[in-house]
Amino acid sequence: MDGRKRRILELLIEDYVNLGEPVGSRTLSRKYQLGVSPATIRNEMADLEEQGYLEHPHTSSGRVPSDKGYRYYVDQLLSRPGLDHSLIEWIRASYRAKAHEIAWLIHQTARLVSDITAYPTVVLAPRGEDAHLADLSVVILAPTLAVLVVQTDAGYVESRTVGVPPELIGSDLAAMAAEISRSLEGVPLRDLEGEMMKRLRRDLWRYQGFWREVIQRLAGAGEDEERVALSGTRSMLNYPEFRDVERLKRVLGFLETESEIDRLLSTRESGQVEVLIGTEVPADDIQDCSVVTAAYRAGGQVVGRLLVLGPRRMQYGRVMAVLEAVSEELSRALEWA
Amino acid sequence: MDGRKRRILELLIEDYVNLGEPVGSRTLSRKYQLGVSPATIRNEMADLEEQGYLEHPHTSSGRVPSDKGYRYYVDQLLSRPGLDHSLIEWIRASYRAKAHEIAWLIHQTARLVSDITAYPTVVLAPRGEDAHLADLSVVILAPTLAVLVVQTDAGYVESRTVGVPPELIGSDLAAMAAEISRSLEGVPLRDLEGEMMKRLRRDLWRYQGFWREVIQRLAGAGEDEERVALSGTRSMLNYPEFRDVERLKRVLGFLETESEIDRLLSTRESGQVEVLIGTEVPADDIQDCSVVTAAYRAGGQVVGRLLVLGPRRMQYGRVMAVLEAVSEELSRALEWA
DNA sequence: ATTAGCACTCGAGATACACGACTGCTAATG
DNA sequence: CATTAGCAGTCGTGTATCTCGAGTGCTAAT
Repeated sequence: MDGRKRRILELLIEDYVNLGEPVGSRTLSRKYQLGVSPATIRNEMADLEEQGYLEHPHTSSGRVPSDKGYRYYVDQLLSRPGLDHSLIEWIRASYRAKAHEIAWLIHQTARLVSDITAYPTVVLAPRGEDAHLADLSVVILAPTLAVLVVQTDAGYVESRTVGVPPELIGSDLAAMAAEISRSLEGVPLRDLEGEMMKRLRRDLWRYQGFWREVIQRLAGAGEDEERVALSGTRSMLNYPEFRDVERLKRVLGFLETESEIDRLLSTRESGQVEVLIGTEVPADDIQDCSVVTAAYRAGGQVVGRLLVLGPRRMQYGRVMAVLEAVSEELSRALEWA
Repeated sequence: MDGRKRRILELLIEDYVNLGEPVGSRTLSRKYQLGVSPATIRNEMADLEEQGYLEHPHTSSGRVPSDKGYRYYVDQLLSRPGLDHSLIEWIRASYRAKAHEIAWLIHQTARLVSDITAYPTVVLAPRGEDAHLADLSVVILAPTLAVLVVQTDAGYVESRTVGVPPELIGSDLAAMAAEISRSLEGVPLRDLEGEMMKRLRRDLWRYQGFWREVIQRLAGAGEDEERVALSGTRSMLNYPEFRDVERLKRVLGFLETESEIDRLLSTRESGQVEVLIGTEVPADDIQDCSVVTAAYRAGGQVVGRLLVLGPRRMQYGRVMAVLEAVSEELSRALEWA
């Protein structure tokens, strides 16, 4: 693979990514100053095809990059573009002073990334149960209504409103919460329910029904909690590869299925930005797409990932740069624990 | 409009709603026991067309209901089907013990309705600023981190995490919040910022910068708050009328544009379930669709609306019944203030 | 008032054809 | 020996034409 071949592959991929139509030798020589004739380019392209970097939709059309071609491009040729300064500022600003609950943070992140990249984006939230209890407080709003606030060491806060059952009205919920908070600090949310029964002082036992329910809900055990946020599906309609309604349905079905997303993302080990191209994607429904994923952290640990999906012909460099910046900011937003 | 015409119109609409293809006289007489020949039906259909209830896509095809035809059907012929008991139970269960924040309630409602009806659904949240402050509390989680909880008379609770600025660390935020809460009770959130400056005791003034920001965020003035929740857009792909990608884009664009939704919904005065068919819809982008909307209440007042969008050929009866049930449950869920 | 019969209309799908983009190959060139 | 010009060959796309069939509207008979 000499310099000229690399140059041709690079130009061809970039042209195809931008315009979406198979690229011929003539186009290439006309548009870019390569200093050689179309015939030479044809020869090079034939070589590149033989080596598996290019494909031929049919005899009389231009070439299209193969998965292998894209892979080579991403690994060897890609110049990671620096992001616009105003863009970075936008990303930062989106996280500034927005220490919402985790669910909103996830949501906003999905929206931010899909807005910037114009590709559909999924963000997978941390497993709440992996975090450890840091603090539990109660705010009593009315005799029958309270808000419970839990903080974890994973750097986020959840709150839930709860109705106060008749037998507890007027009792000192705040003190009980403080008591529970003290004695269960550091326990993983997952084990909270079990530990509570063991460690709790006797005099709280008669309220165990209430507290148990509270804790179940705080731990997000309620199956109503969504662990994935999806945004930007509409942008798919802009790409000719999704003109086919059946394909659209398949891909959308994948993106909306939490278990599929979970399976795909939770097997990625690396904390780096990763790219999966076409058949490299371990999910049948989207083998004709590419995905770029990145991890985000809380307390030094990888706690969740985000994913951008696009046609194989996607703007790898830009998406990678955006994901890198966003995952960093998101991690930082989760850091102030 | 005699009985037989009504019967024919009814059957034709129902057949068309179910199958989506123009209905001919032969089909009608074959499928349903009308006791007359296709020729008779043809004559009746010609009359119905002349009166504007039916349309003819082209000479040699069956008939299709016109907007006027659907309107007559909805107003005069529709038998509102009772909902399945299990379905009602599902709806109730969705709201039971889920006194989340308003944003989640909206979200869940959109999801619930789109799941049940298989049409895309939008829910418009109450204007936070119209509500009056009922209570403001603080939970201090760490020296630099607090959660503020606000309750309004409109029956819901919002909480926000805030970083505590250095100069306030260690001060009695809870007492200040209680003070603010006492003196500003009953003030509309919209005016909170202004009123705060007037009514606050002098010794809180030096922290006004902080509290002002807090109040701005609680009032939802932060433009990051989404007032609409959209769910179920994927179901559009199942209807042949949305096979056309351009049309899909147009409709989706409408549904995702908050200002459009706001304009459409906020002009509906009635608290009843309302149906708008085709050109009756006051929005150019979706004149070839129908919408069904309903209001929901909090504290006796209409505070928001929900909207189901579908092809003109939609299951009006069922959607109306679902919206009625859901809006009632949602109102009830907002009632525990 | 209803119905049978029939000529007519018009869209959908199939077939055929011309056009053009691009290739691969061969032979000429510096 | 790499490069290039020239040209025949391939194949998808767009256009025109045709057939088929569902469904109508009209007329005349019941």
